[in-house]
Amino acid sequence: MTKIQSKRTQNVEKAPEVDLAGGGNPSEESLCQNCESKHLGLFCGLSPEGYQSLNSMKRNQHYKTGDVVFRAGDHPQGIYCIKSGSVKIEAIGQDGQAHILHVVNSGGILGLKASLDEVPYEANAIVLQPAEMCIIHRPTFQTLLETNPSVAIKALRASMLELHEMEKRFCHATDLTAVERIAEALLHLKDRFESHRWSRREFAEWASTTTETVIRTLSQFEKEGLIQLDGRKIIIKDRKGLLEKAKIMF
Amino acid sequence: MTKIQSKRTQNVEKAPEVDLAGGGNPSEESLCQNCESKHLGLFCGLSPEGYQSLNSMKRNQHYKTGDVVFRAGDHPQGIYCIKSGSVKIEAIGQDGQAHILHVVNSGGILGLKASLDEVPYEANAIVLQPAEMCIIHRPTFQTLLETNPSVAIKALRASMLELHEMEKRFCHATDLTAVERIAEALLHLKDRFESHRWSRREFAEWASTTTETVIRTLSQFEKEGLIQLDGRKIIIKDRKGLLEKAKIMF
DNA sequence: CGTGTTATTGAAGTGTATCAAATTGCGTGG
DNA sequence: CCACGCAATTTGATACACTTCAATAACACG
Repeated sequence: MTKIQSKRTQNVEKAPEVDLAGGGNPSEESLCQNCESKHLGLFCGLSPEGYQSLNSMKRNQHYKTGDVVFRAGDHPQGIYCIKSGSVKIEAIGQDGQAHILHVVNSGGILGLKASLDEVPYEANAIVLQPAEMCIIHRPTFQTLLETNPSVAIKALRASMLELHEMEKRFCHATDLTAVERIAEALLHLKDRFESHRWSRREFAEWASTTTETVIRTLSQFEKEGLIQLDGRKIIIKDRKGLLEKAKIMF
Repeated sequence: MTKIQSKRTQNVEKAPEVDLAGGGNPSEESLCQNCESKHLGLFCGLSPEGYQSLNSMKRNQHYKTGDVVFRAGDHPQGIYCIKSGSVKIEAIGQDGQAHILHVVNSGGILGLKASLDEVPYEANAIVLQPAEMCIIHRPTFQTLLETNPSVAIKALRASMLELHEMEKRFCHATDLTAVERIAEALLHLKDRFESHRWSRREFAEWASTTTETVIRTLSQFEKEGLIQLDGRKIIIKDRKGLLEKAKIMF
């Protein structure tokens, strides 16, 4: 049973708006050294030459909610450096079941593994919040890595952090009940990515459960006074109570 | 309910045999440039100075099956570079449930995240097969990373590979049935780490299920002619059949 | 305003965990 | 070397959390 993509969310093939192509004379605000999320990412503290090669080889693009940055199977263009907005990385199992693996925002990087190994992307990247991001092509990034140990080290630390997060979620997938995972999802996703209106389905795809179970659990949480449901909106009323539900020790 | 460590397996506090302490004049075969697993690890193609500092600052140690290299919560000494043998990394949930996160052997590295971030180890490292490994202290490794981009890049690639493995297992934990995960575990663990006699419990800890389910599934597999059970030993008879069971596409 | 998508509720089925108790296998000490 | 004892394995019975399927209601967007 293959997943049928809805018409509504399918604003795929329309190429996102391109700011400027490589080689030109970039406008002041699109320079990497002036990037608003520079301090968050891999490229803070780069040498002037580093920034120069970065600027000359990147492409600045705008995406809106629902846009597909890349799909599993696509050949990697390079890495995507997120200036603003947020993007979800989702894997689709052979039964069509989707899993949200990560949510990345300002300062984050997409497509690192695929670019390093020159293998196709292994998951889909979908825009949650309108985003501006730069594409840095593989060879440029390769050079940058080889000449700036700090970039490689920052990438390493980021990737080890993601690994650890994944290990935790892997354990939770069997140690915790669905109710506990949903409480955790609620806190985690609404905390870190507040601007996005998460759907029941997305909560399910994050918490490794079904939409129905999320719905039933949410209404149970409401009865217990932990949250308040206003149509599709979810308001957290009792953060501490949810933390206990999620079995997250303080 | 805390996990009770058995007496039999508890050869913990006995400090493993130390080959030589730092600063001395290492014997020829303990030099990193002569290490039998050098080509597998992070340190191939290091400069002569790199090897020199590596040699002067490392400690060579022998471990036997069941030895605890480190425990979750321990303060990191540095990274462990595995010359021979194999080690499992296991996380223990608050309910005492153990999960085997990784199995690492020759050329692999342990304790990278803890050393980089100077935070306590987050999991236990237990020796499966008699191992020889070198401890490289944090400052030495830090310097090595900062001066040898190739080391950082190799570490990055290794960590991205582990991340991807973890993502797959995370998805499988909910997409696949216990039977499918056990078939996968059987193939994966017996293929890659054949020298170790895996227990039913270890299969369970890898496949995110219980010992009882592993046992029942194994005897089912035997009835189907996929494996043969000889006491505690498991012999794979029909690899292809197991692959199909594991839903691993070829 | 209609159409497709999300959310909601209900009923039914089942894969696996859990608990308990017996048996086998194996390392260690006497 | 053998017997003892602990741990690993095995088998059975029971329970239930969660998925699955189905059908309706509410919403949002063009």
